[in-house]
Amino acid sequence: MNKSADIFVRTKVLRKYLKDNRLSEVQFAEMIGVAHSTVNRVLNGKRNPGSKFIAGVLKNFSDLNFEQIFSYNNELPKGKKEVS
Amino acid sequence: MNKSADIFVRTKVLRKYLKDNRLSEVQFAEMIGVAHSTVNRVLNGKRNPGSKFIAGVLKNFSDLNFEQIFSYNNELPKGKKEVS
DNA sequence: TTTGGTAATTACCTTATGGTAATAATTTAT
DNA sequence: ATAAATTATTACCATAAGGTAATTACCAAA
Repeated sequence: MNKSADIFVRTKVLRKYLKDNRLSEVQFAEMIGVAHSTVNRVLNGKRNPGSKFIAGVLKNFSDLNFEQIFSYNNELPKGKKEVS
Repeated sequence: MNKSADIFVRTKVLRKYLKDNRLSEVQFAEMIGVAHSTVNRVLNGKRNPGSKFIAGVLKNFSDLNFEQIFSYNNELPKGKKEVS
């Protein structure tokens, strides 16, 4: 089936952001409201960000918008037709 | 622990959008690349949208932005400090 | 160099999201 | 009214995200 619809993190961008703002993974994790293990795994590509991660980032970092930090495959799912 | 960090769907908004565009749950599901059961459960508040759902919407409905369809609690997680 | 502290990584488990497929409800033709 | 589509709902299961807590790596001070 359609295997291409997940959200990814632009790890390089996020890593740079953390560095520039002198934030450790632990600090960042606390700020966005997830465990530091979650942040670590996402940064290392072992997990994709879930809705909790995404919400935490958008909620607490108003200087970051979705497209800056996140990405997704741009393939269309099977039956997609343009709307309206 | 911090139980407040998930993403919700503005079901009324989404329902109206589907109605206005004459899209059934099945059609919408196909367009965003998830099962129709997923759409149904999200619309009925029985599930929150996961990253797949969110990605599907943002990807395929460029006329919708994140804040229009989704929301999240605006409480700050425990150790949150404003950055820079 | 060892002690203490911070940061990063990972094994193990829990839980929530997503798919399948069957069922129910609703609508449209005939 | 009833058969045939279409649409919506849900039980059941698979899997991926998230938490806990232990372990490892790193680094500074004495």
